[in-house]
Amino acid sequence: MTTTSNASERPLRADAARNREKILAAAATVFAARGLDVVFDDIAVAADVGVATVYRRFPDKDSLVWALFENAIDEIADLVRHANEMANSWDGFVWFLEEALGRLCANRGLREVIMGAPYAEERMMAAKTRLVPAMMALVERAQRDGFLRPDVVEADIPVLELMISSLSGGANDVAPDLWRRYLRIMLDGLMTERRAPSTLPPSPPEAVVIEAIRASRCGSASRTSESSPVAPEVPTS
Amino acid sequence: MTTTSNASERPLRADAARNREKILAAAATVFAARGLDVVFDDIAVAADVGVATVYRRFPDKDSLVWALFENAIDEIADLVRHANEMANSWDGFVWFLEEALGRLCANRGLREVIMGAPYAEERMMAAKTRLVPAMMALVERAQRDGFLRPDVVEADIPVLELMISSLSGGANDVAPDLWRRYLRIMLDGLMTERRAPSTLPPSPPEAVVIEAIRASRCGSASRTSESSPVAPEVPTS
DNA sequence: AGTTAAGTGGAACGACCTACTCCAGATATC
DNA sequence: GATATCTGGAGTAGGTCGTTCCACTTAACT
Repeated sequence: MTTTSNASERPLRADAARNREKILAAAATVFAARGLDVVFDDIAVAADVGVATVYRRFPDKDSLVWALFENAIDEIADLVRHANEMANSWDGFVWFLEEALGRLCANRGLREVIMGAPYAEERMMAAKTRLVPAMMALVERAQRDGFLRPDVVEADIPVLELMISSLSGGANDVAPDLWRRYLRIMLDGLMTERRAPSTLPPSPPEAVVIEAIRASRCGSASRTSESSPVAPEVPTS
Repeated sequence: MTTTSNASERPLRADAARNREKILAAAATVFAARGLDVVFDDIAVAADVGVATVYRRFPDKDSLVWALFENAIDEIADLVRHANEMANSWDGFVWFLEEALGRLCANRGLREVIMGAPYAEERMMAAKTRLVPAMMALVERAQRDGFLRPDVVEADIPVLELMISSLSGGANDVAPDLWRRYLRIMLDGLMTERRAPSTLPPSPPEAVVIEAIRASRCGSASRTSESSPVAPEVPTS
């Protein structure tokens, strides 16, 4: 799925290349489940290699993060582009938010890099600014067609994404689609007038769900199993 | 403002009582600005006493947190009660959210305890469940009057509060009212139909603001001044 | 098959950080 | 002025995290 060994630099021995992939896969899982603030040791045991191997392949977390999430922004850029090509501009707007949030909510690491975690910062930032024009187009098109309220600006979008994705992570395990409920509310607040009488998609949050969200919000009792299997990249439709 | 020495247990020497108050005041400031995850040492220097004094008065963080935020929930209960007594149920609903979020966004520590930080957990939890009926009444009244969409439940309220207050903390210094913008959007999505053509209150987020939110979201470059003066309790109208 | 360069694991190290205590000296109280 | 109370801040013990070192294994090439 991710970069096979870059042939331009040096051949990298067969087993080493294999290990590199194991590390990347393990890191993807661990990052997705627990965010970027995990120690190299955890990645090593998840990949079933020694720590030194991880360090040898990826001298710092920046390079590992970058190797994993280099394409993430471009994928989002593709989403925006595709959304801009949809016939109905509001449908495009909604579709983009659903797709982006699906990814962001399912992958805590992705959320953190995109929201500005201090890891591959400059590179991520650069990639992000490249995305702004397309986002502006998306917003303005929906506004021009009279769907999206005119007092919204492009800069609101990441903030909205940040807010909505902030409750996932804890709710992931117990109610992975909860974010859709609040996205629906936000969308109803974002459009110029209610068109159809929309209903909130996932069932209202149970007490358990709220509890899970809370528990995640602070490093309290989360030291049960370190091999929590989590959907790796694109689990939402 | 906060508990003067509890006369029922033991008189506590004059200087000791004075120090206790200094500690509470300092902790309030520090907690509000940097959340509950501060070391006792920081509170001690802010209070201008030794660490031992802090430990002597408050053996663990739970007792300090509880001493500071014991009334917080009751204050919120008062808000709900007052909101329920307002003539217009929708206005009451909106007023409550504004008041509650104003407090939550201005005080990071408050936000953390209420949202379930692992400190005075059981006690806070107990206090919170006592609040549920009034919240249900608030929601149901607004629904009965046809203002609030019927598919919202009481459990949605804390989630909404959590989401909206999640972006404050970083934005506090640079745009302390930004949350109002997104509350407006959420409210427009929560009501059954748009009544007046509402406009989003605070100006759209500048790049600086977004940057500040991001920076706060991860402990990166936040080691400048530890004496950041922050509004202590109830700064929003 | 043997030589060699590349790769490996995991113990070990040092630089933090954080919670908490100890006690000689200061201070209120009567 | 006697004494019980309180104080500060140095000191400790314990934990975490990033990183390296080196005796050993393994692939690659002849």
